[in-house]
Amino acid sequence: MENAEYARLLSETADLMEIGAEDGFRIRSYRNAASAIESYPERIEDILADPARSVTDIPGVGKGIASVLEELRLRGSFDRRDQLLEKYPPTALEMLKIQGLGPKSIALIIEHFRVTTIDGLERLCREQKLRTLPRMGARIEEKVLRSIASYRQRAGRFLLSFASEAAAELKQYLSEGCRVERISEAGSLRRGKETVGDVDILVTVSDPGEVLDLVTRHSRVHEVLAKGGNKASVRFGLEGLQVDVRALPAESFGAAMQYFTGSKTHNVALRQRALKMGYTLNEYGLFRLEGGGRVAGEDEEEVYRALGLAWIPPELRESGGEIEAAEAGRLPRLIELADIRGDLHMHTVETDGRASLEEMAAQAAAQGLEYIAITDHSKALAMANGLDEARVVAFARKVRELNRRGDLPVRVFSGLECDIRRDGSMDIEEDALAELDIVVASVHSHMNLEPAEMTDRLLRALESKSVKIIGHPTGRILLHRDGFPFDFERIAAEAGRRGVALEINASPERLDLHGPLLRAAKAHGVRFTISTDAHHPRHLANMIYGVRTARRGWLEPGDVLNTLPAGQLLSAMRQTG
DNA sequence: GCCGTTTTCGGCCCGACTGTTTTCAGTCG
Ligand SMILES: Nc1nc2c(ncn2[C@H]2C[C@H](O)[C@@H](COP(=O)(O)OP(=O)(O)OP(=O)(O)O)O2)c(=O)[nH]1
Ligand SMILES: [Mg+2]
Ligand SMILES: [Mg+2]
Ligand SMILES: [Zn+2]
Repeated sequence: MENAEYARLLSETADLMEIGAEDGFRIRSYRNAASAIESYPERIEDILADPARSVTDIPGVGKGIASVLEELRLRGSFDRRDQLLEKYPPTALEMLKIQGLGPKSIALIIEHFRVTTIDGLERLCREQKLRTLPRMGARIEEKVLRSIASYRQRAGRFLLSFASEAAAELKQYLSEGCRVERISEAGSLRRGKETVGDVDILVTVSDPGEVLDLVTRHSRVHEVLAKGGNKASVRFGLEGLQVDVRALPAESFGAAMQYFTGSKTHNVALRQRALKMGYTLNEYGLFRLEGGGRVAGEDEEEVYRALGLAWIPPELRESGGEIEAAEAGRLPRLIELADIRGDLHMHTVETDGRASLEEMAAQAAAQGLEYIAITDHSKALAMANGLDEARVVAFARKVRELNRRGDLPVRVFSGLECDIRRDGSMDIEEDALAELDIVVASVHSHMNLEPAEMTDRLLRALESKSVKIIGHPTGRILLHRDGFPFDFERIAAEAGRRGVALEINASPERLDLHGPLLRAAKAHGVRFTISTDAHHPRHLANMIYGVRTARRGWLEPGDVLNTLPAGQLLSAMRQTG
């Protein structure tokens, strides 16, 4: 069982516990443990199997959850979950996804009507039976029917890139349509999370009504979920993206940004800290508990400072030790887009790219890059017309010639994205690889191996002398498939030892490696590259998403090889000789 | 169920919107 599965079972059990009206703090503990496990870089299964290790070393996992995990490993479920499932069938969990319907209502519905499915719920509303329950009326029946309709449209999470574009469009619309003082994206979008559940936008205005009216009147807003004097929630665009707009007075901008950026657990931790220091923190400001005097609020940095903390970059606000680091003055100096000097993974018309080497080079120069590596596919990707040995050698020669002539606008490194075969060997002979400046080795096939087999495969790939970088190391495709399971710590340790870089693939549907794995790998001394894997010149602009992801992994410029000048790059990589 | 410059027991963030209520519970951010 993979960590995502352990996390799902804990989190679903928390949902069932909530329907069962169990203690809210215990439920929170289950949720916290679930999210800790979901982002934990090591396989829970491996830790459980090792008598020298304990899962209680994971923050948020104590004795209770540890025994739950052990039971899960042995039989795939645990007592408390089984008991809850006797009372509430698994379909009850689906009912929770209907917006506006929470655990209390669902418990009532199940108790009174024995209805446990969305279809059954829909019938109750149509037959006007919901209103017979306490505190339920006709309006709620209508609202639930609307929620069921949008649930069936399947708006789940969205790629960061998609949401960023929607947010930019909305910010412009609001700025042009009324007098906003300040406007900023917030929530998971500001934290640079790879996928976001909605778009959160904060505005400071003197007249909130004006901006909230404007949002709900946007031509692409087709449903208003809620609207009051301070905030509005709408569904936007064909995809049904939810947009939350929060309006506040200018003197609260900093506290509001802090609140609305989250994450939720970061907020809770910060607010607890405030209480211990004799303050209370909300989106309006930081106030003294005694007397209620305001201590901070206009500026976000000021809020953190008043709590004895350095300002914490949004990407770090995930309850991963950032508050302790801010207190100790040990926050990293995070990498920025301006630190990036080159892009080391891209394709051309030689394989499945859409532009020539020259066109890619021209666009790279236009973006201010000093160098690129062209890394087309190898022959295993026959559909993409991958390069064989002869073409690899010819390509290396061509690039040497192009650079010698010096009429390219950036330095071009000869490269290859070489397939890692099922047994871990390279798809191209070592002699040919040695002709190239940079070899990115990637898995594109046989991704359903057993974890141990996949680990051995990657270990063998690391042995190949010409391999400088492992491309998109986990193989995940956001919103479609999880990465393939393997012993990441072991691979990271070996990559660190051999000086093989691990890639942060900046393609918006990959963002692989990502935050938690980056931190774990950095602890093993691994260095990284951030590359776009561009198949078209416009994809080179995706670099920013890779940088945001690197920041979520606490990376500094020195951790990332393509912050180096062209002349220092190759010597900083694994030495073949 | 977790956790600890105040604690190994006793706390655990705080506010907006909705619908139904005659003073607030439920849900969501
Ligand atoms: N203090 C506090 N703040 C919260 C709570 N729930 C949400 N927030 C804040 C922090 C969140 O980042 C912010 C936006 O809420 P969202 O539900 O949109 O979450 P977020 O954007 O973090 O993740 P998402 O990708 O949208 O699922 O509001 C809460 O229970 N307490
Ligand atoms: Mg959000
Ligand atoms: Mg939101
Ligand atoms: Zn690839």
